[in-house]
Amino acid sequence: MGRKQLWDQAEVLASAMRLFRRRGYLGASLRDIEEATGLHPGSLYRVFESKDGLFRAALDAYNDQVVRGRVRVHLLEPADPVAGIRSFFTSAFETGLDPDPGCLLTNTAVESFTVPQAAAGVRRGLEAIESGFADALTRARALGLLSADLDVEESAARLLALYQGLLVLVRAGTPLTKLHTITDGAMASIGSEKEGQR
Amino acid sequence: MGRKQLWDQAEVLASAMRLFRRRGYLGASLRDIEEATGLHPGSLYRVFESKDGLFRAALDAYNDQVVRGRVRVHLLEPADPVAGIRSFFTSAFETGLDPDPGCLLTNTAVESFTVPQAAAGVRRGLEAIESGFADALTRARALGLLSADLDVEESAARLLALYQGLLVLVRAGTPLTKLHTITDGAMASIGSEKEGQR
DNA sequence: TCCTTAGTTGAACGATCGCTCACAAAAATA
DNA sequence: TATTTTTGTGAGCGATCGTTCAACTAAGGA
Repeated sequence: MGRKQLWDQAEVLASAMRLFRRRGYLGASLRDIEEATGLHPGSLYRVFESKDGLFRAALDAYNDQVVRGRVRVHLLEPADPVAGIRSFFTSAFETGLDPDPGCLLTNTAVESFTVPQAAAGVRRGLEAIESGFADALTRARALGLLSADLDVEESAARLLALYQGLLVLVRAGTPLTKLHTITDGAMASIGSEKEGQR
Repeated sequence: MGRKQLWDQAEVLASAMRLFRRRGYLGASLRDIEEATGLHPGSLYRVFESKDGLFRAALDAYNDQVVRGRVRVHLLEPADPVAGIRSFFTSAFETGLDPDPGCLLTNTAVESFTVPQAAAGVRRGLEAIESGFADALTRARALGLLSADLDVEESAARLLALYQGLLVLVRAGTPLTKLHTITDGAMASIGSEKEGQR
């Protein structure tokens, strides 16, 4: 009974993700959101209750789709986990002519003092990345690609920090060559020989 | 001739730094700034012209005093550059009961799409840190504390990324033990044996 | 002492913020 | 068809935003 919802919630959340990633929570006004999603405030508020509710929904969707998707494709599934870790890094900054690089998770972590309701979602996303690293490292070790006495837990934590740092540098406009240098160093630091992998 | 300025510019900039570090540029309203600095808008605008002008002045002061000060104390001056690198990291998160941890540089880098005037200052600060790492690494290599074939440029870039990543994780509320784990891993990754250094 | 100059004060401006709600439009039910 | 229920629309609300400025205060020079 009643009228059908004319818009797709996943599409709207995808638009909101992009907007929030570019401008941050405080930097994205409701007028911006209306323009990005094509919705009027009434519809937005009926479903998401508030700007904050929309943001939390967008962050959850980002975790479920973007973050976990990238973790799966680069860290869990590849037959060569070492190459997967590398591509997890490079795909974060080799975004072509993307006008708003960076990661909603990283940006929100930094903004989370002004948007405390988002802290839990941030933590969940970071954990997903870290355990993805741990999985890839464990598999790489089992395959003999990395040293048998590699400390997986420590290395996963360090790769997470390095990944977040890369996303900060991306936002600061660091040139691609330097980001590649950092990636190469990161791979070497877990004991990958990376000959001819580029 | 005329009246004397009743307030100290350095003190006001220090208050502004703290406020901007905690809340970000967009999250700090002029009413907040008035309360934090004790100044009325007329005085603020006479000297700094705009909120943006105050922010740029605060970021410059942060670079000149906080960032370069930390670089000097931990990276340039210590007789043991390896221990200095370690303390540069740990002092970033062992801030006691500081209610607003993190780094204005990191936070501004992330926010720099909504505050583009700050991008230049961010870049300058990041460069100061990176060249500080390079200096410490070069000295450590010369002292025989690190391997002679350590790639200083690459390691400095990677330490910068790791440092920025740590400051993201600090903001996300990561427990101290994990931050220490990451620091230990970072030291090991440049070839430090770090026996009994805590 | 009076005038000029520099600095302080805080009320108030227009713009924009997040948000509400009365109304219209479409689908399901009677 | 008439009624009920859900969804869409957008004007406009009070609050707060960054900013301005006229009145006021203190210091130096004549």
